[in-house]
Amino acid sequence: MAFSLTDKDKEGLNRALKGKGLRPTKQRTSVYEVILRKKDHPTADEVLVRVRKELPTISLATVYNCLETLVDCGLVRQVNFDRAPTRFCPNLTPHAHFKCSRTGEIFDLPMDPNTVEHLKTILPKGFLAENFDLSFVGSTNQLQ
Amino acid sequence: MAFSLTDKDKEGLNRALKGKGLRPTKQRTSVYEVILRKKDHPTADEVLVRVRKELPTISLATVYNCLETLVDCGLVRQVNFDRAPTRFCPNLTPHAHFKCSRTGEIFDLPMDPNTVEHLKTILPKGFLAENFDLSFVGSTNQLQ
DNA sequence: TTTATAATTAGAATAATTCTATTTTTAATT
DNA sequence: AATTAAAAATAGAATTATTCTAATTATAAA
Repeated sequence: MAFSLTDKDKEGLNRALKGKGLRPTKQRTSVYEVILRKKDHPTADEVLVRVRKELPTISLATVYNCLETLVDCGLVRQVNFDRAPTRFCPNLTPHAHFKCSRTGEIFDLPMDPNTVEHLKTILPKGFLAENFDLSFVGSTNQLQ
Repeated sequence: MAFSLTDKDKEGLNRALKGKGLRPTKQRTSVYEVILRKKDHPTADEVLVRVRKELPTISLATVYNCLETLVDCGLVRQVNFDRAPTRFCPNLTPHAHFKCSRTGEIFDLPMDPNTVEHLKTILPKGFLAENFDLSFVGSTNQLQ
């Protein structure tokens, strides 16, 4: 339980933090660990609950700070559906999100490079996209 | 100034409201008029300011209520970029949104049916999308 | 080991939105 | 036209996710 980041992930985190002149604290490491361990798009509140199993005194403000840091480092992505609480996602490959309106569950939908390219064709001349966000809401039968 | 809905738009609004058993009040009409008049994705606050030129005593709660009603009737769409205040858009044709990170301006990007179809190919078996949302953040040179 | 800086913390503040309770309006019916 | 029941509008309080503030603690460099 204590510490489940692989050496590779731990090194990736430390390198990313160092690259921004930031320190690898136990809070940041633990938040990153939680996000990587269970790939279910938790909210900041849910991250707090999980991290407290490891660091019982960590505060919600720190969880927000750590998540923001991880997002700034490009290690974690934010997922927003309308005005529901922001969720966090460690999947850095190109993908969309699908929210089941029945269960609330959020799924990652991989996107191949071809589809990503096709998307960019809707950008007019002079529009340069830094990032995009594609999300679906609907229902699903299939257990994933 | 007084009343700028075309007969067609007015009729569309009244029909949509009637279809849901709702009344065509002057507040609803005025909010719809404001949304249609200037196609710039205003927030609820901005709608309030504009509607008050016509109905000086309308409250923010009513603006929220009216906007929600219009969204439920399918006459207006919500636009969210991360956790910024929700914006409202009367463009019902398939399109994406582009937010200029320099100016904050939001542009509609039309999507042809072909692109929409292509998007749906990323849905796995058993996933039925009721709607989707595609948004870009980036920068633009071009004056639109 | 000192020291400067960065990070964490608790709790207050903020801001968009929703809720509640009351008043007003609407439209159907007498 | 007057009555009435339901719907809508209103003011302001409540909610909630998030950010801010000020104080404490931890880190890493010198």
